[in-house]
Amino acid sequence: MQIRTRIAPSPTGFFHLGTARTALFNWLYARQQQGVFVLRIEDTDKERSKADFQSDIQTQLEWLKLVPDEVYVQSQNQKRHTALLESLVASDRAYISREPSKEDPTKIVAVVRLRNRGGLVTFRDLIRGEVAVDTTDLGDFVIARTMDDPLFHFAVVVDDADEQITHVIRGEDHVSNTPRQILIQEALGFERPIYAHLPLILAPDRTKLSKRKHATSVRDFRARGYLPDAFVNFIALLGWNPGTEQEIFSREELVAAFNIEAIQKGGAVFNEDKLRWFNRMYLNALTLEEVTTLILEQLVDISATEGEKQRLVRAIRDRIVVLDDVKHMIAAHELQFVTDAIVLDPARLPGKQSVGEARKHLSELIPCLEKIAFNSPEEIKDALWSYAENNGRGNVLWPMRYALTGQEKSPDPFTVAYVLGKEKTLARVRGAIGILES
RNA sequence: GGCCCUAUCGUCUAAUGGUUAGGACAGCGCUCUUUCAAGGCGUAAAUACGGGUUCGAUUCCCGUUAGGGUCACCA
Repeated sequence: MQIRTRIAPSPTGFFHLGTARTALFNWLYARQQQGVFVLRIEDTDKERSKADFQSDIQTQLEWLKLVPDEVYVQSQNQKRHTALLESLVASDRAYISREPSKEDPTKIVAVVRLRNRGGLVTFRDLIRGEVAVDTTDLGDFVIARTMDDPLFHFAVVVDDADEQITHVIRGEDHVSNTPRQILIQEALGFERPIYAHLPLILAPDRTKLSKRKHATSVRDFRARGYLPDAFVNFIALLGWNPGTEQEIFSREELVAAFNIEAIQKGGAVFNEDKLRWFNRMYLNALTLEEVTTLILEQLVDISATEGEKQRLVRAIRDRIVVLDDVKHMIAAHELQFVTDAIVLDPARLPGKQSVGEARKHLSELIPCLEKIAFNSPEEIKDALWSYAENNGRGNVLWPMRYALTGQEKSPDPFTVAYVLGKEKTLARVRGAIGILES
């Protein structure tokens, strides 16, 4: 039999980190078992459901490359829900109860309650083993507000059955919900799916991740410049591990190594430092062409020629962890050497040597620089290196780097010269010599 | 509060009766670079507590403590 997994988010907020991980595990399991991964939008809460949120679910799933094989929208199953509600009432497994409304006790409403004989319900969980819960306290719980307005538990059970879901892999917060869903299944005569309840993702203080205090929506991580593969790799290892020391996994490797029964039982703290590390690893693995495209997108606001921007990638690529760091570098003026007229502090320019020595070194660099084409930082380094070696690297390189950038901190002088190009580099070196002469 | 679940370095985790308790991130140190990063090398850091069972417990059992989940006419 083909296995079928699903995620069932409600479109009441932006696609959540926790849902992303649930989606990943469902997707991994489906891919591994040659099964089908289903997305069902649970939009039965008409008040809170919004179209924007619904499209965000699909947008982010695509971004993460966890594209569902089939998509359903719960509200479209309303007739089916009503029909089954009616059959339950007809067979007296459920009944209509006229009682004061919970929200407005002055109003009498007709809710549908399931006849619950109580007792112990046991189910096997792929992650937790046998779970037993006494359902007596639940009483005859409500399964629908009205005959055509079913509640979450009822809709879930019906849709899972209709969509032939074989494995319900979801968050731990549903463990306590499972017995009542089983009760509904039994009343309906449906087959019971296999359950697996994932541990929750926690905030650093070990409490539930809250929207107020933490970034929880996938779109936020995306906006901050995380790479989807890095994000997926990181969340895969939040609560699961391969049993080996491997941490970097391609999608295929993840599918192959994934073992649902090896999933952790306790909640896992979301550690952004580790996510950043993963992102760095994935950034390093990109080709120059790929990383250039991504970095160029971050550079739209700075005033530099296309050529300068292209070359600037060389100075940025190894200095960032997430793409958004480029914006921070801009804000911290770390890239201003490309654009603005730089300001040199004459006292800083020579470094640890005398003004005369610094001026001499800078002058000696000019003929070396004039001879070359500035095709790469390496070419520039080759042209200058022996002179720098012979005269003290720092004595030569510090004035050069400072002359080109006017900054205490910057990329290495060869990369900076490459970014600036031959003309600007020579102009700035000459300018610095002029300052030292005056 | 009732019920359910969980408990190894700060964090993610490996090791299910015998290990110097391993790895990764973060930290710290050194190195490379006369800048800042990145890189390389190294280092510190854990079995929540108390009882059992056992020749021997991180590992099995019980209790305590702590944390989480859930107890809707939300999903």
